[in-house]
Amino acid sequence: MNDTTSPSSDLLQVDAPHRELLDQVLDKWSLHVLDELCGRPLRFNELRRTIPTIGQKSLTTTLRRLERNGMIERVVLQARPVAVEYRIAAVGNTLNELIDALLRWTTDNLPEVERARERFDAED
Amino acid sequence: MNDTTSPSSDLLQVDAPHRELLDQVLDKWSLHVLDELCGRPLRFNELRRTIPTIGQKSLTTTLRRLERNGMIERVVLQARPVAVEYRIAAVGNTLNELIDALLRWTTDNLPEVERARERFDAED
DNA sequence: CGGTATCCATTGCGATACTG
DNA sequence: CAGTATCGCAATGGATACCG
Repeated sequence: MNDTTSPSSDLLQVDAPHRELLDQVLDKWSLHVLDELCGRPLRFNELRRTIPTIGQKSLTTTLRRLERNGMIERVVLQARPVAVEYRIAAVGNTLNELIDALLRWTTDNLPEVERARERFDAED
Repeated sequence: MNDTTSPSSDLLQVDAPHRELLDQVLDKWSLHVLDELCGRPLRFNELRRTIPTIGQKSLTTTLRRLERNGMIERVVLQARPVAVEYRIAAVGNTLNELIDALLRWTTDNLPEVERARERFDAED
């Protein structure tokens, strides 16, 4: 009855919302932003400085999407000129250990990956 | 001495290879392909059928990159016409539990994420 | 400060055709 | 079967200018 040849793969089917969620949370910039905000709340331009290569357009897009998914909160502080702070939300914080695990994985396996790349690039 | 305000973030700096590796392994299609191959070896066209929405161009690109990073192995079987099998490699298999953890996370948190989206979309 | 709007170059990706 | 090659459109992403 149980298909042992197939992993949890069905969750990743393209029409499945699981897939969409991972795409919106693990993408290039989101992962980085979440990692920063898990450390402490940051303002818009603080984030820009922390992630120097992100454009403000991409940062805005990323923040809006993370906010929509409930991963972060946008807090308008009373100040002049406008001050906005972004903080990790409860759900977002549950990703913290997963992100750490991913970073640990890269640290542990990067040497072997680099050897693999050299082998591959030297072929034929 | 220790900066408690900053997480493991420095690993994600854009010039850092950790970042590049995650980008090449967690992207849209790679995650899906890895998940499939962690279950069992698959041939090129089997993968296409398992992931119906991927084009063969994207599949080829994804497989080459995963192979270059040592995550999967490309095995040419003796057969006519050509038969090629892709299997998870040792390093790639260390990602298995991480992928499962990510999928479990989506399952656990999707309901709350969807509520957050409704709240966000209803605003203003 | 924290954005939005616009333009433009680059890239991604599907569809199609062809090959060993 | 397992690709490669080419084309063309659509989406991304940077640069710049402007606004509350």
